[in-house]
Formats: sequence, structure tokens, C-alpha cells
Amino acid sequence: MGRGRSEIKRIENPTQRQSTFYKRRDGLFKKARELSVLCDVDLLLLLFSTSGKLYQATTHTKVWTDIRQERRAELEKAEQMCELMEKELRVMTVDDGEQYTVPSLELLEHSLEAAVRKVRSEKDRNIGGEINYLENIIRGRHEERYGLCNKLAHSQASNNEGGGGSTPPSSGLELKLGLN
Amino acid sequence: MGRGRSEIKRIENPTQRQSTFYKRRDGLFKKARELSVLCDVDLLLLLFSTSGKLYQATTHTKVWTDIRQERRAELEKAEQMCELMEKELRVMTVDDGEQYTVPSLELLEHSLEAAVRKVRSEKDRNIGGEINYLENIIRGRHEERYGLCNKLAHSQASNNEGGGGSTPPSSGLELKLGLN
DNA sequence: AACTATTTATAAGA
DNA sequence: TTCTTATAAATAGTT
Repeated sequence: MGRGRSEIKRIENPTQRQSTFYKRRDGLFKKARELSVLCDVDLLLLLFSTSGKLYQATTHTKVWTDIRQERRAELEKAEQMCELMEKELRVMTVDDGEQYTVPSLELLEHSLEAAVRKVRSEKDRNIGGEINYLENIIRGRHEERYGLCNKLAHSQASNNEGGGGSTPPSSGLELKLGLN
Repeated sequence: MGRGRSEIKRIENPTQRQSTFYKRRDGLFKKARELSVLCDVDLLLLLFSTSGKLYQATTHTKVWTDIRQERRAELEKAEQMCELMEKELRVMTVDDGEQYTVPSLELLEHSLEAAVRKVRSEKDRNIGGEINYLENIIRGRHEERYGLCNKLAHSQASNNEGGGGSTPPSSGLELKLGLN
């Protein structure tokens, strides 16, 4: 479109490239939104600009609906966690009101995680039951072998719960926060 | 565009909606590709159709480059794992050539994981150092507390390596395969 | 940021 | 689905 050029190749002039980027980015987002509305389709669109900026467009109608509940539960866990962290550290406080000052990024993160899950499940269907079968068998053996270790960890955790409360419980957040 | 309508609202006629979906999907993907090439931008576009189909467009130039190495290492690990699984199970075999019959889904999964990481790091920057600081302190305490457990797990693993080799080594895949 | 000459996308029809 | 075509929309070059 426009007054010339139709060849699609990298624009070398940085100014022109940036200008084109803005125009086409807006156009692309508009078209994505329109497709989503017209055809009742969920979508996720991410642009990673070379300058490191991230531009995103997401719909939240169907795919992400089931995430909300998960998210709410996770938030509760995080709040509990932070409460305990406060107690433990005493000196520091984290303003509860400021806890999630980046809600859109949080939501995006969860959207992506939902997408990963969706892709995984599709992949798993394609691969078939073989791997799952193998996994189950191996898992069983692992559980036998590492059972002792898990029990140890658990007994430590429950000791802390009953005791002075100086350690957060195993809330499932360790992984996310890199606490393993 | 075209001969009429400009209002953007859900198309109720299913046939017409499907037809429009095809046309606009192709148009959107084309535009995404063009933007990526013209402006040297990485992108990820996922469409979740109501019929459950997943349509995707991804670029692999910059964002995903660093994933390749990770992926290669992971594949090696997976191969080792599968070798060991075969040995362990004896009865079953998994055709190595068919191991990754869904490469595009694999790649997509990794693309999404990379995107999640990117979003997370951006979020972490925005939240600031506070949480990280808290995490570090907590992590230190956890390491103290669970050190014994880790040592136990390690000694088990090294015993197995030296011994009959009847258990896969701790390859980092346990998490992915749900073996924890 | 705006303006338009053009190109491109697409709604409707076949 | 796929093609054709009239028309609406996007945008390259320009200011």
C-alpha cells in the first residue's frame, strides 16, 4: 500500500524503519482485534522490538477464563507467603497495596502460561500415550527412591508450622520464586 | 474493505464467519510476517479458534536464538533419559527417529517459554529489587534447612551412577516430566 | 503527526 | 473452500 515499494525486505534506514514499525504495528493490532471480534477467536500477539520493548495484544474471552480462578488462588498463596516473609524478616515491610503494581504483566504472564499448557496438551495428544506410560513407570520408581527425602522435607515443614513460624510453608511458590 | 460493512461485531452466520476467518487469518499472518521482516522484529502470534484448532506464526531470529542451545542440551538430556528408560524397561522400545515427530509444537512450546521468561524478567524489573532481596534471604535460609535433604538425594544419585545403573540420573527433566 | 496517492485486503458474489 | 472483482482500508512517501 502507499506510494511505491512492494518488496518486503528489511528497511535499512532506522528512522524510516521505526516509522513503518509504528504504523504497521498499529495496523496489525487493529486487524488482530477485528479478527478476534468478527470471528469469535481468542488470540495472543507479542512483538519483541529490537530495542527490547515488548508489545502485546491478548483476548481474554475463552482461553483465559479458567486461568482467573487459578490466578486468584495463586494470589492468595502469594499474599500468605508475603505475610510470612514479613513476619520472618520483621525489619522490612512490603506494602500490600503495591504488591501487584504490574497487573498487566502478571496477566500476560499467565496468558502465556495458559498458552504453553494448551500447546503442551496438543503436543501430548500427538505424541501419544507412549511417553506418558514410560513416565508413569519411572515416576513410581522415583517416588520409591526419593520418598525418604520428601518425608524429611515434610517433617521439617510441619515442625516449622507448629513451632515459631520462622519459615514459610511449602506453598508451591518455591519454584516460581527460585527457592529450590 | 470490500463491498460493504465496516462495523466490527461478531458475525452470527457460521458459514460467513468461517469464510471471513480464513481470509482475515491469512491476511493477519501475512501482515505479521511483513512487519517482522521490514522492521526486524520478532513476534509470536497464536490464534485459538472456537473449534479448538491452534494457528500460530512465530519468528526465530533473535529472541529464540539463545533457546536453541538450551534446546539442544535438553534434547541430549532427553536422549540420555530415554536410553536409560529403554535399558530400565527392556521390554519397551521408543524409536529414536520418531522421538520428536512434533518438532513444530516443540519449538512453539519453547518459544512460549522464552516469552514467559521475557515477560517475567520485565515484570521483575518493574517490581524492583524488593522481592528479589526478600527471596535471597529466604533462599539462604531454605538452603540451610533443606541442605540435608539435598545431600541425601545427591548421595542416592551418585550411588546409582556407580552401581547397576537401574535409575535415570537427576537430569533436570524430573520437573518437566512431572517426576517430582 | 497529518496528508493523500497508491497499493493491498477483503466482502460479496460466483 | 477457491476465484473474481468492486470497494474499503492500510500505508509509503511526503510535508
